[in-house]
Amino acid sequence: MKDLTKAEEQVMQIVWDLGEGNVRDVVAGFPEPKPAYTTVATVLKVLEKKGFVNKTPAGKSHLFSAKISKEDYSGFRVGTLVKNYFNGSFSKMASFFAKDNKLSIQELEEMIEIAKREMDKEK
Amino acid sequence: MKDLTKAEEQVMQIVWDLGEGNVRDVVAGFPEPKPAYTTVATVLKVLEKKGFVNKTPAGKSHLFSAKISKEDYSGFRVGTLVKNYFNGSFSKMASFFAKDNKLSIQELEEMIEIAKREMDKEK
DNA sequence: TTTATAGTACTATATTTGTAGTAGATTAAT
DNA sequence: ATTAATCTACTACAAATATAGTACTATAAA
Repeated sequence: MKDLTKAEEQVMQIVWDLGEGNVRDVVAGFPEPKPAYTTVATVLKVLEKKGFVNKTPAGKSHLFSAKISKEDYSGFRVGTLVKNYFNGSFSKMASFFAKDNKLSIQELEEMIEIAKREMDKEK
Repeated sequence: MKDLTKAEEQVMQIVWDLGEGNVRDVVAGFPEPKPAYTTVATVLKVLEKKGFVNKTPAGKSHLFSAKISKEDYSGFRVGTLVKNYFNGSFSKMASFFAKDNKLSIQELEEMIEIAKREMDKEK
């Protein structure tokens, strides 16, 4: 899977939120100052070539939708990060994050729940 | 904190490993095909300007060392990722990662340990 | 003290990314 | 069918990134 550049990532975030939409919709999804219509169109074309979005004809225009889900892409990103910065160990990352960012009790409880559930599954 | 480009990140990884070294040492840290000496020197200069490395005179050359630790940078990266892709929730990321990457029992146990320890601390 | 070696600064160039205009195509309303 | 509006394809250009050469400097050895 390819990496997204900053501009591409911003567009993808909007596409993921939208689910489906044309260029105009994506532009509308930007905060001010919104980029030019054609700029977004260009980025979408790149994303299509990279395999991140689908483009389907719809009336007089096209509809774009995510081909690679946000989940798949984030999984890829987390994986890379864990590999490059935490020696491939997710718990090392968790440990670090816990220390540094002061996770809430609730978050910690959730993590325990998640871990236990997974352990049961693996049995 | 600024983001690192790919080339910069590669150099930083080597600097983090080295602890301290001159340009030649950093070049040596690269796998084949090694980049040109001057290429590495240029990247190091950029990293110095970005505040990622220190440069101290040492004999006839300079020694470079990390100014921003690997831990700090990874924390920053994880934070961004959690914010942009998991709604700011680390447990959401953990949940996702657990599902997808089949963490080992050992990793899961470690996570539980970590979480419990942190919870005690917060009391 | 000349020469060889290693280092840095400055500069250069190719590639990638970011941004957007223009011209032509398509559709919808008159 | 003509016009107005919207859309896309193609092209262009500026900025950032990646890579490296050249010339000058400093040191160490002969």
